[in-house]
Amino acid sequence: MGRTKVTLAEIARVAGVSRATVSLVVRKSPLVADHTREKIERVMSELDYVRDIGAARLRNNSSRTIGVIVPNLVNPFFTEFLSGVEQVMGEQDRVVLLANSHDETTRQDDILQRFRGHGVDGVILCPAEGTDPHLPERMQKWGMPLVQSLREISAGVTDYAGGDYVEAMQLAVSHLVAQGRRTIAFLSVSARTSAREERVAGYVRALRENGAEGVGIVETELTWRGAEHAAAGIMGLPRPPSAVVCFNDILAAGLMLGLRRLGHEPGSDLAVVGLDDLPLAEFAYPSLTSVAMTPAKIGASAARLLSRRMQQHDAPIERSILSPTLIIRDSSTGRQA
Amino acid sequence: MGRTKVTLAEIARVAGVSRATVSLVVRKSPLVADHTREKIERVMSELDYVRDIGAARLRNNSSRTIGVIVPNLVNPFFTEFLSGVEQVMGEQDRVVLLANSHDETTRQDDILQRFRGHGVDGVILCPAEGTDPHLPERMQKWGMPLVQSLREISAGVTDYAGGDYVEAMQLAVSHLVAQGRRTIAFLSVSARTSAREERVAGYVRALRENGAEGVGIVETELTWRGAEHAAAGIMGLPRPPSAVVCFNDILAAGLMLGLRRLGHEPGSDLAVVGLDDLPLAEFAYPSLTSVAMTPAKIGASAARLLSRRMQQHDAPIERSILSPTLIIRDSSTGRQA
DNA sequence: GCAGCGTTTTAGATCGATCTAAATCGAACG
DNA sequence: CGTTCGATTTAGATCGATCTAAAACGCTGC
Repeated sequence: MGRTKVTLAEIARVAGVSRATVSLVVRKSPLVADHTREKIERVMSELDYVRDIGAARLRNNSSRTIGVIVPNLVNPFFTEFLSGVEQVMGEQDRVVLLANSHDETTRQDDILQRFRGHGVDGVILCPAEGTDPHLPERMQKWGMPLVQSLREISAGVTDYAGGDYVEAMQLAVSHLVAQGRRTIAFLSVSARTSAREERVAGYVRALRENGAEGVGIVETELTWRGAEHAAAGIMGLPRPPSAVVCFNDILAAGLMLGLRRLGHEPGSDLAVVGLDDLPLAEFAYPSLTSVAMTPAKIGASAARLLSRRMQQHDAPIERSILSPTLIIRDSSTGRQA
Repeated sequence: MGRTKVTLAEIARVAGVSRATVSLVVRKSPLVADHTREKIERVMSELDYVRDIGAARLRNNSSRTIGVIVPNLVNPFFTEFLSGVEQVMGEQDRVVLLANSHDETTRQDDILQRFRGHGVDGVILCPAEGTDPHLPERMQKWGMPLVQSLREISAGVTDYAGGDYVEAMQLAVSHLVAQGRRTIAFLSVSARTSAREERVAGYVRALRENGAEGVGIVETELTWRGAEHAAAGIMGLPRPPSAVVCFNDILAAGLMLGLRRLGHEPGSDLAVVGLDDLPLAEFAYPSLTSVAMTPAKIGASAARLLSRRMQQHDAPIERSILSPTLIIRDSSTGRQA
């Protein structure tokens, strides 16, 4: 049954060498002679040895584990983001500890303490709404490398990976204007995050640069249902829009449903554009014009920024901002599937 | 800057007691006198002590960490499942290590080795297609508690948490028959997993019990696009169906899009029913009749089964099968939004 | 004042891998 | 043959918390 665990010492005993030598083999040091290495490797695989990473970390302070905190797991944007992080970290033989803050700062603090206790080598954080602006400094005192991603609690203090939502707004608005739609509303979320500020700023600027007219910003919570209900708010604006840009595809899809329920035909009566280009954009009805932000690539960048910082603790601060691409579908052109 | 780490010994020194006593306080043992406990707790919070869980595990063999392996993170079913797992484990002050096998057994083996190295206390596994049937035994030898969920590589060997898809098929088919649709096809996935077998068995049985006629099973890969293309296969069946039950909502949504592109109106020309009742069901067009499987609850059950087994290593094997509920929307009734 | 007993506290070994500093080995050289 | 040098290997301490077994403490009662 549960026979005693196979340890370094056990391998050393069987192979007739010292623990130190086995340890060198485990860590792929070039110091060991080829024939001893081979013998040791043979013994290791025979006995099914698995190195105890916790014990290793206790001594050398590297757990080969990083933590990722996202505010929401149900949003496909974050899962694609995660798979990008996982991809890169997996290649470096690191393990990802995943946690969900539910956008609550208390939960987020809790998770960070647990990560600390587990000795993670670094953290990728998409900060919860209302996160203390001094959190990055605090984490620096803990000696815990940090990369912010997708949202930023204070700019320029840590590495950051995100997408260029200002440019995304520019693409969306100029496309709409090209379609002859000059009165444009923005369906936003109510949560005050940098992600929201960036898009609002992009919206305002894109209106100006394209000679379009902003007819209002409607806010809702970030759910399909919230967006559905917001359709009434959009149609009730003092000056009715001919197009709506949405905070993301989830809101856009919900909005389109709400519009149809009110008897308006999205795509022809009113153009709708989303941001992010999640898979659902193609399968919404009508198919949704959206600006692709490549979340998996953003996740991969975040991961690369973090491993760079873990290697070189005092590297200069870096920002990775990925450029978006406009994907035109039916919701902005009036064609129907 | 990076001042030396605060350890048990440090606390003990400042509080003027031994490390052992501090350790007792950390572990909330009732053996310590109230006034010493209070003093120690004060010192701990003053110095911002964080217990090193890795070091603790090295000695007492409990990492308060569990691993979860899912074949796919982009499928919302799994993310809801995960949030159920996380919920329950969070309440027990455990941390979840998440990994994605991409439905590849080599990757899955890799992950399990890493989990082993990290000393996880147990694993919740949704086995990848083609997993070695002896994996559970192997893990038992490692002394690693295992709960299978959603898919099962071999029945009755470990605890299992899932949904009752046989019953789900029964609900779907009897509803369709009640709508006067007696010729029913099944849009399935090609991957040979227990999840697929269960649904096929349920389909066959439900046809029989409801006096419906099975006109064929069409297989596709589990993607939106795969399902879209499968629409042609469905319409090309020798005996054309009046209704289609789908492996899950993702296939159902893709199928509806494919049908529309072929000029058929899902809901009226052809009824479509999904399984799982993901959020997208309500927002698909037309809104999708589906059978709710409550993935978050399944995840929570899996977590509870695992913590039970971690506590009592030789507890009798248990299965938790949650009952589904039919949610009727437009795709099976012909009404339109 | 001391034995007896329950309550608190503690010294020291321990978990498994890694680090440091030093030992060992062989071949080459003068 | 004794040195020296580079290439390998190793003994022993160490990381931080927990366990075991035993000591110290504080009462009570005689």
